[in-house]
Amino acid sequence: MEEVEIVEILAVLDRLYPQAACALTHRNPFELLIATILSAQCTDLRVNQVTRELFAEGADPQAMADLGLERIRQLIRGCGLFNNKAANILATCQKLLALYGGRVPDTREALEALPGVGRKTANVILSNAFGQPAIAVDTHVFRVAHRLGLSGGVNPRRTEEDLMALIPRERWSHSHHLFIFHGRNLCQARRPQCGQCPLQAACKYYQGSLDLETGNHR
DNA sequence: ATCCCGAGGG
DNA sequence: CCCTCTGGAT
Repeated sequence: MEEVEIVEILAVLDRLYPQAACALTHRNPFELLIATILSAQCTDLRVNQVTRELFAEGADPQAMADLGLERIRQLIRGCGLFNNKAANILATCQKLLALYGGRVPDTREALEALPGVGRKTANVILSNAFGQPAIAVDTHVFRVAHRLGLSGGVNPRRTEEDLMALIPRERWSHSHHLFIFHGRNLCQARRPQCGQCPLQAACKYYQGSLDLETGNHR
């Protein structure tokens, strides 16, 4: 089996998930920040809906902070983990106002110091809103990259480095979304749909699941 | 049962 | 490293 080039893999995913190209459009840093905080344990469809409703009442950090904890909690109730997220969103808005004039900072240090913002969310903002060198690795990106043999699968931090070394920089923020969609639609954790996956020829996981005796898959 | 774009705390 | 936090969808 000859090695499949990363650009070829990305091209296949591009064709498979054209929606990923739209995932980056028309979002200011603040909206992207809040939507990303909301995204944990919650479908993107719901995140988009909840974000719309939240921003209808509080479109900037000041207006959102003015809503107060209870109102924010109500508005984002459709998302999972809303109790934590509501407190984090309020505290983050207050911190943006107190320290950064209501603007989203563009350094990793400042971003990760915001309540509810960890490395993954900071990477999304950095690469997606500010065009800075970062690849956000969540559970989907981690798993898909590991299965495709693009990363050793040691830890997310290592996967960031491996992917940045492999993928042309102009595609970093976009490939993040491609892996997300793939991880959700076909390359799921427990029941990957390998039979429908167009990346079989490139996939170490698929090839590893081949029983060499029989040629069948386990 | 398992999944959904994590983070913070012990 | 482990645990918890949410509830709806499939």
